[in-house]
Amino acid sequence: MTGRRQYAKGAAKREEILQVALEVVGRAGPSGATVREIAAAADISPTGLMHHFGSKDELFAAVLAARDADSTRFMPAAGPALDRLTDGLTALVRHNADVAGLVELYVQVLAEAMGVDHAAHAYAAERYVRVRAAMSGALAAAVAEGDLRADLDPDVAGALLVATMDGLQNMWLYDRSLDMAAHLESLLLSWRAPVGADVASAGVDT
Amino acid sequence: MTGRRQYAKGAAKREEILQVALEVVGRAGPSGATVREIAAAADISPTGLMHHFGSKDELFAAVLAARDADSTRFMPAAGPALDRLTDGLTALVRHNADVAGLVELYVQVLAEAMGVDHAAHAYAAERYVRVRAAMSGALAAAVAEGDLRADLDPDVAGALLVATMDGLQNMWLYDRSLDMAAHLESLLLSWRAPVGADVASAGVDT
DNA sequence: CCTACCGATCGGTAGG
DNA sequence: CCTACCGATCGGTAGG
Repeated sequence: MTGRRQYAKGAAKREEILQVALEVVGRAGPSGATVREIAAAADISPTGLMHHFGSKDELFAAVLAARDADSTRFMPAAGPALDRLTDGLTALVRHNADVAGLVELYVQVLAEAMGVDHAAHAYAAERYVRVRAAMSGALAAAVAEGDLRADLDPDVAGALLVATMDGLQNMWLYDRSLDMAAHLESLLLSWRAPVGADVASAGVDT
Repeated sequence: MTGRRQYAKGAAKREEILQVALEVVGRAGPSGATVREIAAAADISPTGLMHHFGSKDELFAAVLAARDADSTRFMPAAGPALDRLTDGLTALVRHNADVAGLVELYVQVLAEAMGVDHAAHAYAAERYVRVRAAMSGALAAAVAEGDLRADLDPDVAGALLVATMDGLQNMWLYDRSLDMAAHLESLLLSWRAPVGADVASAGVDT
């Protein structure tokens, strides 16, 4: 009973810290979000925070993972695969423009966690695999439905899509007037199947 | 005379430090390239190094600027614009795969210098403007030569190209088996004008 | 889970 | 008043 209550309390506190961290980072960015700052906002000591998360980098990884989990809500459940992908991704990047601090955190963690010994390395590496697979799957479905060119390689295009989204976010942090959604739509448009071509004619040479 | 010799000596030492820093960073990456490490390799004290460059971040910006200047050598001087662009960029990313530390530095500086007060901010911001303009210019030329779709917006595609290259480099740092050149070629291929279409038919709707 | 604090590192600087 | 340094060390930070 007591143990249960303590576990529940611990998990609740961890969740509370996570929500506070999401808010603080989204507002102040990773540079403004020190362990002391987040701890104070969550009504806990820096040491107490370190009890729930092993290190600052692990806290940041948890923040990004929570954001990843939340971002699935932008994906429409029904409709053609290409429409779902386009609408979902544009809604996502439009939302990202409202939480610049989180975008900044994402870009910085990706840039720093490439060493296998980095606390956020596993998160970043696994995220790449997962997101690339999701993009490639959606693109393959759109090809099967005839909305994307039949000769499009879903694996290659999936990697390009992820790379482009990452790069656009970095670019946007330097130029807030950049319309990430419009650029993303333009990319997807360039993979569209030619109009009135049920059987793809691409790749046919003379 | 004496003054001249001293100026020349200072410039020469600065250049020597820059070359040493390029080598050290390319090998050890930005995390392994401390001021003390670079200074030692250049046979100078940390303070002496700081005399030539205002700060570590300015040194890193100078390293990246030197690399940018050097990277123009991969661009072919003659030929159709699309071929020059494709060959130049693929040669560049293939070379990048040999200096992973510099790629890492590039990604990290871009991720950290978004604040206007950062020592490398001006470098990063201006680089984006310059590189985007160069890409857009090359793409516009390729459109004019009929090798890319007539309805392609060179500004949008230029931004996409830069974003994709940045994103691919970040991805490659996590997955060295990623073929950046092949992915880049695939992107450019998707913008190709339809075969046998002197007057572009894209955008024509029924 | 807190107060109090350390051990280490590193960028940058003051004096000469 | 300038350039080109060096030996020594400080101030601030951050994780823990």
